[in-house]
Amino acid sequence: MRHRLKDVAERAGVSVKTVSNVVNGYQHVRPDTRARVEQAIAELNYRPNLSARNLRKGRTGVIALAVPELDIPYFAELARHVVSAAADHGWTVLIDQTGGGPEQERKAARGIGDHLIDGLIFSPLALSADDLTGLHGTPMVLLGERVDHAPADHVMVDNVAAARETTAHLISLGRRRIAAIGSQRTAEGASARLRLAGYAEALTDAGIGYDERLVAPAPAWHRADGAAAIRHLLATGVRPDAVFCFNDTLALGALRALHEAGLRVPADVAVAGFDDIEDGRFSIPTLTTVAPDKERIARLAVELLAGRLDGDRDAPPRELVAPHRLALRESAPAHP
Amino acid sequence: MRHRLKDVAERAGVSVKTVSNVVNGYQHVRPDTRARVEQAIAELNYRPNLSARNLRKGRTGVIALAVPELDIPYFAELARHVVSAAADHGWTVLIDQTGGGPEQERKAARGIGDHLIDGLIFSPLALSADDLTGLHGTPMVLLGERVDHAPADHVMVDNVAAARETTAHLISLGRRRIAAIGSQRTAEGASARLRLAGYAEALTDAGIGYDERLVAPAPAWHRADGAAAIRHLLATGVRPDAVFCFNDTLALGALRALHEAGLRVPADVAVAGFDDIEDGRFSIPTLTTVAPDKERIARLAVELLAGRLDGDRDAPPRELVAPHRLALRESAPAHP
DNA sequence: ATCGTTGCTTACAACGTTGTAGAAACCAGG
DNA sequence: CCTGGTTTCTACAACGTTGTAAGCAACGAT
Repeated sequence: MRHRLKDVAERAGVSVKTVSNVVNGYQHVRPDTRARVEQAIAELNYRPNLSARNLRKGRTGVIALAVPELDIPYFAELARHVVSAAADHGWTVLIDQTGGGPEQERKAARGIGDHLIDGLIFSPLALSADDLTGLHGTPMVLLGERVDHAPADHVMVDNVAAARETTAHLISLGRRRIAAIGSQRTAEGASARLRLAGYAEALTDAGIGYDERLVAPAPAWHRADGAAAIRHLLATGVRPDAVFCFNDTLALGALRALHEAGLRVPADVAVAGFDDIEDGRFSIPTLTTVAPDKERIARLAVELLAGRLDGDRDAPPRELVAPHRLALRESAPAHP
Repeated sequence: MRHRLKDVAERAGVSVKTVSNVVNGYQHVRPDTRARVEQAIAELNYRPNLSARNLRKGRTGVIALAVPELDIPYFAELARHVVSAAADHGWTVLIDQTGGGPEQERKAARGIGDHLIDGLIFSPLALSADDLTGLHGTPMVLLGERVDHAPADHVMVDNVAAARETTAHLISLGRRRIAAIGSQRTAEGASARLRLAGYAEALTDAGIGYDERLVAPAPAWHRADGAAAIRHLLATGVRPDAVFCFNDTLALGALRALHEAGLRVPADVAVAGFDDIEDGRFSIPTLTTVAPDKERIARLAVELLAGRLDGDRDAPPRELVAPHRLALRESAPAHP
C-alpha cells in the first residue's frame, strides 16, 4: 500500500522526474500538469521515501540531539528549545537518550550519525576528547563543558564563574560552612570538576578554608543522590549552614532530606542549585539556582550545526559561551 | 572522508559483495578473507550507510517514540523504559517531541514514520481516531487512552478505575469537598474525560453530590496550571478539603499554591496526583499518586510493535491494559 | 579422468530518489 | 512559415547497499 514516484507518475500520465519536480517545488511545471500530479499524489497518499532521498541527496532534514538522560529535567527542557530552534531551519529533531554510559555514547556519536541524520547535537557525559576524535562522521556540536581539543564545535556556559558566583552569594548571606554536593572522581565529571573549582575559588576569595568534609560526592545527579548526600553529611556530624548542589535535582533531593532532618530552609541551611529547571520554581521552598540561558544554548548549537552543514566542514572548531544568571528564590534569597 | 563498501573491497582485494557478507556476518567466508576484510574495515573506519541499507532491505533498526512533551516527566520516564525495552530487540529509539499540537502530531504520525524508521510508538494528545486513520504507513502502537476505532495496536491503563480508586481513597480519609483539577473541554482531552468520569463515579458511589464548582479546568497539565487552578478555586471561595489532580505536575503546582495560601497538606487539604513521577517521591510533602506500571507499558508497546514488524501487519488491532496501583504517600496518607 | 558436492566468491540488478543533459513543446518576432 | 529563445518535460545515470543466481575452485566418490 505504499506508493512510489513511479505510481504517481503513471496515474498522472507524466514522467517520474516531473512528479519529483512537483514534490520539490520546482518552478517550471505547467499549472495544469502540476494540478494533475498533485491530485494523483493526494489520491495515492504518496509520501517520499526519505531513505532514498537521503541516499541521493545526502540530506535527510533530520538532526539528532543526544543527551544522557531525559529524566533529568534540564535535558528535557533543553530538548524543547532545540526542537524549537531547529524548526526555524526546517529540521526535524530526533532525540537519542544515551544513558550516559561511554559505550552507548560512543555508539550515539558514530552509530546514529551514520547517514540517517544530517547532524548531531551531543551532550556527552562519559566521553572524553580522545573518544570523540575521529568519530565525527556527521557534523557534530557539543554541549556542556569543554572537552579539550575535541574536534567539534562547542556551546558551553561558564561553569566556574557560575559556581563561584553562587557560592559567593551564599557567603554574602553570612554562611560560612558551605557544603558542595555532586563532586565526582571519575574522569567523566567535567561539569563536576569545573563547578567544584568555582566553589573553591569563591571560598578562597572570601578567606574561607576549603574543608573536604563539606564536599559530598554523588554518583549520579538525581534527587536520591542529593538526599543521600545530605543524610551522609548530617550522619557524619557535619553541620553545614548552606549547600551548593551541582544541579537542581540534587538540590531538590537535598531539600527533602533537610526537611526530614527537621532543618529549615533557608533559616538553618540555605540551598542553591544549578540548571533552573521548572521544578525549582514550584518546590517548597522555591530554589535559588544558576539559570543558564537554555534557549540561547539551543539556538547557538543549531546555528553552529547549520554553519557546518552549509559551509566549511573542516573549518577549525568554534567555541561559544552562553550567558547565565543567578535566579534568587526562597531557598537562598536575596537578603538575609 | 567517508568510505563505502567499494573502498573497503578495493583495499582488501575482494568484491563488494564479499565485504557486505563480512559486515553482515554471512557464514561462508574463508577465515583469511574475513580477516583481510575486517582489517580493511578497521583501517578505513568504515561504517555502513543506513539509508542505503534501508532502501535495499526496508529496515533500519530504528524505531521512534513520539510524545507530546518531554518536560512532563511522565513522558521522560516512559521514554527511558521504552529505550530499554527496545534495546532488548536490538532497536535504537529516537524520540520525537511533537509539542502536542494536532498538526505536529499528524506530521509525526506520517512524516517521521516515512521510511526512516521501522515503527512508531505514539502517545497522541490532540489527534483523534479519524486523524489517525489511513496514516499508518509504518506500524504504529498507540499509548494512553483508547482512541476509538483507531486502526492500530494500543497500550493503555484503566484511567476510569484508577481515578475512581484515588477519589475513593480521598473519601475514605473523611474528605467530602474533593476538587478535581485538570478537566479539559477540548476534544483532545481523552485522558481528562476518563479521569473525570472515574472521579464522578467515586463520588456517586459514596453518595456525594457532584459539584461543578469543585472541578477546575487546566489548559495544559503543567505545574503552573495546577497552581493557577488552586488559586482560582480559593479565590472563588471554594474550600476543598482534598484535591485530585489529573497528573502529578498539576499536583506539584497545587501543593505549591496551597502552601502559599497557608493551607497545610494533608491536614487541611489532601492532595493526590496521577503518574507517579520521580518528583513526587521527593516533594514536600511527598505525593500520593496513581502509579501506572510504566515499565510494563513500555515493554508491551515494544512487543506489540515487534509483532507487527515480524508478523501480520493487517491483523486486527490489539488492545492491552497495563496495571496500575495507588502509591500512598504523605499528601494523602494511608490512614487519617 | 569424470562427476557431483560443497564452499567460497562474484557480477548484476534492484530499492526510490534526484541531478544532468538534452528533447520537445511553446511563444514571439520577423 | 521559419528562427531563436524560453519553458516544460523526459531519459538516463547515480547514490550505497544487498538478494539472486551463477561462477569457480577444491574435494571426495565413482
